[in-house]
Amino acid sequence: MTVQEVNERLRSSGLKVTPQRSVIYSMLFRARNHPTAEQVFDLIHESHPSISLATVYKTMETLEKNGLLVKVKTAGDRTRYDANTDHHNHIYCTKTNRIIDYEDNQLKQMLQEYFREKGIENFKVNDIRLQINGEIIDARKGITF
Amino acid sequence: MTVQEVNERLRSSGLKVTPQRSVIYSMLFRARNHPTAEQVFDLIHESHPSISLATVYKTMETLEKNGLLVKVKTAGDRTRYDANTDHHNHIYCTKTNRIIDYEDNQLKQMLQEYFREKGIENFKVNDIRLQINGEIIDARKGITF
DNA sequence: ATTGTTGCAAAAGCTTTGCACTAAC
DNA sequence: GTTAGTGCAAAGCTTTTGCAACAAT
Repeated sequence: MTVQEVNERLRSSGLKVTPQRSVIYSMLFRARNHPTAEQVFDLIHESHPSISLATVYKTMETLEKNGLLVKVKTAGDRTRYDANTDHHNHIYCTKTNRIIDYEDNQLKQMLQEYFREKGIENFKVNDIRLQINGEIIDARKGITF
Repeated sequence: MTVQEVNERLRSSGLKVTPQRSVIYSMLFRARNHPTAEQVFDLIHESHPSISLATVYKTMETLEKNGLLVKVKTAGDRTRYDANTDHHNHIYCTKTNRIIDYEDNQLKQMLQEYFREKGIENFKVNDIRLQINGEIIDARKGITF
């Protein structure tokens, strides 16, 4: 994701393009680990010491309201943000506290099919997301699918 | 869930049985809507005005540590608690903010089977939970399965 | 020029903690 | 009697807000 693309996304959401927003939004694409507002602040602070924590909070809030970010919560955790707003699931490692995105079209289709057939009375299903809890076996290795 | 059963559960977790714990834990079974600590406080305050908010927080924490409650989080929300610690999924109504438990053994088996076959490299899956987002169609009616 | 955004500091809101008192075992 | 739990008030953290200065359109 280039800076141009980031700015284009901001613009097409009707938001003014400020350096702060570019930096913060770009960082959220680079950081794959669903950071909190404070983590984003720390990550950008060295290269952009004038950007305040309040601005990070406000920016994340604005981006979320405009559908450019998704809030993520896991029990006992602070608010974390995900720049991947497409339908996807989360793998949560209870040992390392990491959240890893997990996309699986076969699974998605299977679930859509299941709920289309079965349905839930008096309820319109918009979106189904899985939280897969477990443990990374070898922390030195990554997770591959 | 009777008071006797509630107390028995506390006892078998090695916890002392106090009136505060009985009241709070019982209320969490009666309130089917995954309340916050403050909501529990409000619910019991009329009948038990001497129980403090701090005690409610401490008690919920203790119950959670002993596996009698599960913390629930949904984006943008406060910590909510669920006295149903069995494997189950949550239906989240974006219109009314309600969380409804959803148990479905057929679905559970289908997912277990799916991940047993497919697996995730370098990851041990312990538990899979769905969050089903959508809208209650007629708020006057309940949700039935 | 107008409108929206930033940074600061202060406030708000939720949750935790220290400690003396009390109750359960 | 011993150990653990409660209530209060205070503190701690995360997040939000008011407002004046500033920047983007």
